[in-house]
This record gives sequence, C-alpha cells and structure tokens, in this order.
Amino acid sequence: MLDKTYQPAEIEPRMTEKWEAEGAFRCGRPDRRGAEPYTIVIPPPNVTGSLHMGHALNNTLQDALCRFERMRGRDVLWQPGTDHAGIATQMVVERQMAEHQEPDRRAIGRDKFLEKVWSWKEQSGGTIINQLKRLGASCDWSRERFTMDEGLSKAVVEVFVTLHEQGLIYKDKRLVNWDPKFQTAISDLEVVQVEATGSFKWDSSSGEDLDLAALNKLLDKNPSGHMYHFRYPLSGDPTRFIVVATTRPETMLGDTGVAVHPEDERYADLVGKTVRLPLVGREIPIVADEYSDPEKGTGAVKITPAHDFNDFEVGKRHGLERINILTAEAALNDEVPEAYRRLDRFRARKQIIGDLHALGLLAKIEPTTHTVPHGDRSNVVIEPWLTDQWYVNAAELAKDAIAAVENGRTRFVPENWSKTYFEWMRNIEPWCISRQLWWGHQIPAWYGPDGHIFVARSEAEAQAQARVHYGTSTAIARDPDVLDTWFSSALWPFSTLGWPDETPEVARYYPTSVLVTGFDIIFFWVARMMMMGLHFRQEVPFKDVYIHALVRDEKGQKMSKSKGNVMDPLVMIDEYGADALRFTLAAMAAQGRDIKLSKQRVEGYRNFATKLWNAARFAEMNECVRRRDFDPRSVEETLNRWIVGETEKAAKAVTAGLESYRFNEAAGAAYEFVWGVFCDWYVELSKPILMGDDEPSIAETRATTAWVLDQILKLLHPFMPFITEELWTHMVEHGEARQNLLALAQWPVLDGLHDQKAADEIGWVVDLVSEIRSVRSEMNIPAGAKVPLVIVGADKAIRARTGRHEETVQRLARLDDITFAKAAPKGAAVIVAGDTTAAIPLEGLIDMEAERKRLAKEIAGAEGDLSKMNAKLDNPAFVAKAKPEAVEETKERKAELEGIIKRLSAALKRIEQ
RNA sequence: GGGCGGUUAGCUCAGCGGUAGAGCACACGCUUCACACGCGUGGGGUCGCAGGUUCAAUCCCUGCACCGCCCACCA
Repeated sequence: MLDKTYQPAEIEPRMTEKWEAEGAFRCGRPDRRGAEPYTIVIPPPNVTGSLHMGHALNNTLQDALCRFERMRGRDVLWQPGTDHAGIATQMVVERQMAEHQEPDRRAIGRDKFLEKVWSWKEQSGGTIINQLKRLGASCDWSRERFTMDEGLSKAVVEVFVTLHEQGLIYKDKRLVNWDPKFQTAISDLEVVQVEATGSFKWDSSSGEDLDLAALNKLLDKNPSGHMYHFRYPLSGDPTRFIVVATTRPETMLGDTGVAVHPEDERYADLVGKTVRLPLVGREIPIVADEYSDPEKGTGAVKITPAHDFNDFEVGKRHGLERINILTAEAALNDEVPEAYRRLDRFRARKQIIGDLHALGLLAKIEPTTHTVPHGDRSNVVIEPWLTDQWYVNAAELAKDAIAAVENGRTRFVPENWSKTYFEWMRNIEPWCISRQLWWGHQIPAWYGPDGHIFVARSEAEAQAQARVHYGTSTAIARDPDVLDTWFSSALWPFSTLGWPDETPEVARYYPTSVLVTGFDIIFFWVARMMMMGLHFRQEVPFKDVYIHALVRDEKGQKMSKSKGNVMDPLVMIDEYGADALRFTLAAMAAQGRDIKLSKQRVEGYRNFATKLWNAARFAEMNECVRRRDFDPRSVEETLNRWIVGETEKAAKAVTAGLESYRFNEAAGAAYEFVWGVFCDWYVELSKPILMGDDEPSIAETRATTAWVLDQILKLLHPFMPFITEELWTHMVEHGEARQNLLALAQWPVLDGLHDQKAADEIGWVVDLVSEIRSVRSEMNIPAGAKVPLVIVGADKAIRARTGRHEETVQRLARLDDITFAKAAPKGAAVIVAGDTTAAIPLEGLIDMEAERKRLAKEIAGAEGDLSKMNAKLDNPAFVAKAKPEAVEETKERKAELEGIIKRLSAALKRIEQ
C-alpha cells in the first residue's frame, strides 16, 4: 500500500541503490549486446567543484536523453568523470594551506605540494560525483575517469608528442597574457575585459595646480580609467615636444619609439628624428606607421614593444628594441632607472605621474572609459609579457573542424550557434598551452645543457634522443611547465574510452552521439574537442552539439561563486526532491533563452509529483492491476478507447520533443497529459464505472487505468526517475510485484489507438460538464446543491449519448436528475455545449437578471467571433487564395457560432418576454 | 566596431502565418469517497514602436527604440 504522501528524501536513496545493484547504467549490458550504442560524455566538472544550478541543468538534460534512449533499447554509455582544473584546484589547495598557516608551495617544493593536491583530491574530489548521483544522473559510474588518470595522461603525452612531430606544437617567444598573481601564462580565452572609468580631470594649460594627493587616492581605489598626456622633448631641441597619450604611464619606462601616421602633416617633419625619453634618458626614434591613428589621442603614440600587443607589431616593423621592464610579479625590474626598481606596477604608475609633473612634462589628465584585461580566475590585471611558451597551431587544426560543421557531420542545436563557432574558428590564434603551474600534465619536453629540446613519450626516450644528438649520454632536464587544463579536456571523448589503445570501447562508442553543454564553453572546449577528435580519430567527436541556456539568478545575472548569487540545487533537492528540480529545469529549457530560476516554479512541479503519486494511489485503491495480455487496441468502453488514444498522442509528443531536444515541449506534453487529461478527466470519468456493477467494464477499466499509468511512468521517467521507478515497483501485475526496472523498460511506441468517435463523445461529455459547472459558478448556485438538468430539443443521437453518460454527467456536474424537453422551462439558466442545449430550471434560485446579463455577454462574444469569420468569408481574395483547409475551417467555425448564437438568443428571448 | 538574442497577462516564461497559452500570483466558491502540494469557476494581454510583404501577421521582411550577452578594439 502506498503511503499517503510522497517522500522524496526516503525514496531517492533507495532507487539510487537499486539502479546501482542492478548495474542498470552499465554500458554493454548483455541485454543490449546487439543494440546500437548511444554515447554521451559528461562535461567533466572540476574536481574542486560542487554542484551548481548550471550542472543541474546540464546533467538533467543529458540524463533525460540517456534514460530515453536506454528505454528505447540503445546500449547507452554516459561517460562520467572529473577534470583536474589546473589553476582552480591549485588555487583551492594553496588557499587552504594559507588558511592553515602552512608554508607556501614554493617553500615545500613541487613534489610535496603535488602530494598535498592529490590527497586533497582523494578526500574531496568525490563530492561532485555524489551530488550528481543525488540528481539521479544515470552515468556508468563504473567507468568514472579523471583527466590526470594514468590512461588519460598517456593520451595527453601521445597527443603532445604527435602534434610536435607534425610541427603543430612548437615553442615560441612572443607576448603572452601573463597573470602576475598565479605567475603563469594564460590563453586569450582566460582573459576577461573589465571596464574602467575614471573621474579626475586636469589640464596644465588651465593654470590650475595638480592635486596629486587627490589623484593618488583615486588611483589607490582604481588604478585605471584615466588618460595621461606626456610631453616627450625632442632630442637636440628640448624646447620642442611631441605629446603622447597613455592609460598606462608606467610602461613609458619601456618605450623604444614614438609612432605617428605617415600622412599626418602635424608630425611630418619629425619622422626620423628622435626624442629623449624622460626619466630614462634613452634616445628613441619617431617612426611613421599606419597603426597610429591621427584621430585618437594626440595622433602620436608611444611604443612599448615588450608590453603591448600592438606595439609589439609596430616594433617588429621598425626594428625597435624590446625592453622588458617587469618581473613575474609585475613589479619593475632592473631595466628601469634605480628609483623605480622593485616598485609594484601601480605604485610606479603614481610615481611616474608625479615625477613627470615635477619636470613639467605632464600635459593633461582626463577621465576615460576603457577596458582592462583581467585573469578570469585571479581577477588581477593581466600583463602582456614576453616569454617562451608552447603553442598549438590552432589555425591548421581548425580547418577540418570548420569543414565538419559546414558539411553537417556535426550539427549545432540550436543551429545558430554554429555561427559563433565559425566566427571564432575562422579567426583563431595560436593556442598557448603551457602554464607555469605545478598541478597538471607536465610537458613531455626535456632540455639539454645547450637548450636543445627533446620531446618524447618518456624520460628514457628523451635521454636516448639526447645520447644520439650529443653523441654521448648527457644530462637533460624536464620542462617544469604543465599543460592548459583544456588540453586534456580536448581529448575527453576518446581518452576516456581508452585511447591511444585501440580498445573495443573506442571502436564502439566513438564518435559520441551528442554533446550537451552551455554556450560559454564553445570556444574553450567544444572547438578544441572538434580539432583533436578529427585530427586523431579522423572522425567528429559528436554528431550533435546541444547548446542549452545559462541558468541565471532572479536578476538575470550569471550565477557564480564569486558573485555569491548561487542557488544551491542540493538545497532544492532537499526541500522539494530531485524529481521536482529536474522537471523544473527540463520544463524551462526552451531553446535559445536564459533560464531565470524561481523557487515557486520548483514548488509547482513538486506538486505535480504529488499529483502523480496520488493518481497511483487511486489506481491502487481501485485494484487497477495490469493484465499481462492487455491490448490497448481491444478495449471497448468509449472512455477507455478515448484514453488509450490520448495516451498515444502524449507518447508521440514526448517522444518528438526528446528527439528534437525540445525538452520543454516534451515535459510540457507529459505534464498536460498527466494532470489535465488523465487526472482531471479520465480518473473522474472512470469512477462511475469502477463503482458500478458492470463487471466486464470494471475489469477493462481497471486494466486500462493500470496500462495508462504504466505509460505515464515511462514517459515521465526521463524527467522524474525516482518517483516513477518507485511507483513502477508498486504497479503490480497479476497480483505480483514487478521485478524489472523501469529504467530498463521499453519506451512506449504506440500507434493506431486513436478513435475519433470516442474522442468526439468524451469531448462532448467534457464540454457539457464544463459548461454546467461554469454556469453554476457564475449563477452562484451553491457548490453543494444538486440541481436538475433539462436537455432541450434533443435528437435521437443526443438522447442516446446522454443516456450512455447520464451517471457521469450527473456526478461531475452535481446534478440530481436529467430529463428531456422540447423547450427550456421558464426561469432557467441555459447552456450550449456543441450541438446540445441544456437548461437548469431553478426559478427563484437563480437571479434572472444575472442570467440575462450572462447570456448577453456570451452572445456578444460569439457574435464578435462570428463577424470575424464573416469578414473573412466575404473577402473574395480569402476564398480564392487561402488554403482550402483554412476556408473550410472558417466555414465550420461560422456554422458553429451561428448555432450557439441562435440557441443562446432563444434563451435570452424567453427571459425578456 | 562586428555578431547573437530579447521586448507576449501582475511576475517568470512558452508559442511563431489563419479562434492569444502555461506556471505562479490574484478573485470567488468548495471537508465532491486519489490528492488542500487539492477541486471547481473567473478576472487580466491593442503580443515594444513605425513601415512593408501576404487573402490573412504576435509570428515573415525593413527600420527604430530600449534591454542582455559574445567577440574585437581602446594612445
């Protein structure tokens, strides 16, 4: 016997255990041996992570697909695992060490530090996996992988070495985005632009004093947001100046040139001359370069080739010196005059402004709005810094990856995301893959004493290479750097399957069926998997890429830990159950829009779960036991013929929704069927039969109810796995508890169950009952009062139909009697439902004035609609050009409205007489 | 500067060529034998603005306004 209420907290862990015990989610189960595989690789969450709403959405959708396909008989592999998340993890552990007042990583050394990270990973790395299980994720947990597993690390080395051999990975000295907090290079994608606006204004020509103290105070809060104009004196004529503008004063110490536009007449005579760089004393040339924009600033631009991406290029064109003036911590180094050495960049900024002002070389300060690059993890200002790093020739690898989407081998859903993908891929820059971190895959490169590089699959191999190269065995040292986390993530679709070994899993489950992810990692991850998958497997990593919305907070902001606006899915699960949360996310996952999640919505779907639970209780209480030989095609009761047809419709809608990644439509169709059709009507309409004495009808209705509930449980299972699995075991068959799992049951494939006659007849009952209820409510007939009903002017067919559903209509509309008459009695409320006119003759009980108004309003409404129909039909162009179905529909609607108006008008006339 | 998306009921959002929908909220009435996490009924929208295409436009096209996001640039 089912409990009175549904208790998710009690049921969920039991179901998880049950699935686990049965190995329900294992791929390659014996019963699926000949089946077509269906593969999804999970976007591996960071080991440091805990489940946030984005994960909840992402995994709910993947799980819905996996459960759906599993029930459709596919051999499903949902490959789980976690990502080592280089910077993020190293940051967490370092922060923890600091909190415990332990010595920092440099103090304890690389090996000790890595030991600590590993032990931290062992301890808390499983958190998110357990949270995914709580969500109900049907991953093949026996195959869990970690990006730094031995096997996956082997794949990383293999890919690195191969790409290096092919010339697609190389080492280069160029400007990189340098993160002074973590003291590592980062890729372009890890840089976020943050807008800065200043407020300080000063102009030397105004004659006012510069309030340096005020400026410095401002700069302490926000060092950016101002444009400074400096006077650089011309060599040989210190009374003449060229004025340059900059938002980063401290970089002037590294200036090695000034550029003006070749056609800028203001400066034409200065090109080829030099200026004496203030504070430094260096003679630097004035060059003509198109990069300089006469419209911007003063038209003359200072060139700092070692600290600005554009200046780097200008410098290259004119052979300007590159002077690196910064340390790894972004303090000034020994290349600058003594006074500035060791100063932090922002302190140096203030210092230089002051010093230039003292020399009378500061012309102007104006507030400006500009963007400043920040590290996405560190949140500190990024410095362009000249270093040696490893790069991937992404442009080369992108060729096949672009083609694969162009020719549809991989398809984005919704389709327009392919534009975003193309846009980035067609303008791709070399990918900087080395990181000056410790946690990650150490680069398999070794250096000889003269700096010669040996890239190899192992140290022994590198040594062998060195021996050949030097002719004698020579000491080599490994590159201390590790690879960008996304390098290993890029291999995830095949590295998790055992590659580089040619395992049976690679052969069977690659390429994967679909990748489900958010648009924020199209560049980071999707693009790179495409490149690597195609290069190493000559096959796309996934056929579809389903891009879902981002879950935002109620203000529409991206939820993030740093913003502190996260809504914890686990709290929601505790409060409302995993099924309710999942259903909410699926129901809101319409394509192409962000999801603003509200608690109320989750509560609403929790109520839905309860509704389902109680429908099952109803079935149980009425002994609705499924018959093994039950064939929905053979039911005879009109009501049952109707509901099996409706079930087919619902099954088709849910199936179509899931097949096309329209999760909201699938969930919505299931919801409407369960609540709006099955509970609201079928259950109510079945009560007279179940409580009657027609044994064959009772038996058929019980069996039908049980069958429909079975279909409902199946249709809802992808969204609400826990409650449906639990109820499934309660749906007995032949008095025996069910043995098989719903998770492995067969998805409903229904056809040929629609019966138009049954649909019309039940539709009539529903209309009639609804109309009576409406009139009762509007006429303020007490809800408890039973009233008689008179069917007016009924023909044979209506009489027969009424006879067949008399009891039902009486019960649902709270009637005590149904009779027939030629005309409506006096003082009655009149109802029109389809072709049927009925009256509630309660003279005295109802207010005839109110009834007159009600009828008048209904007539007016119908006449409004009718005139629209007439206008259409009177338009010759409509009749001539519109689709015949549209014309036909309009005519039918017109006739229907005319009938309603006629009968309502007759009723109104009687009152007015 | 380039690109993408949004503007529909009080709120959050579906719909996207032919009678405007849901959930929540609101109002009224209900111990109707599964369910008050419920049942019944109802109010509430000139579908951002202006043009155009079409027999017909919330839906397609163009322009505009505002909002959001992505990319690039920023002396």
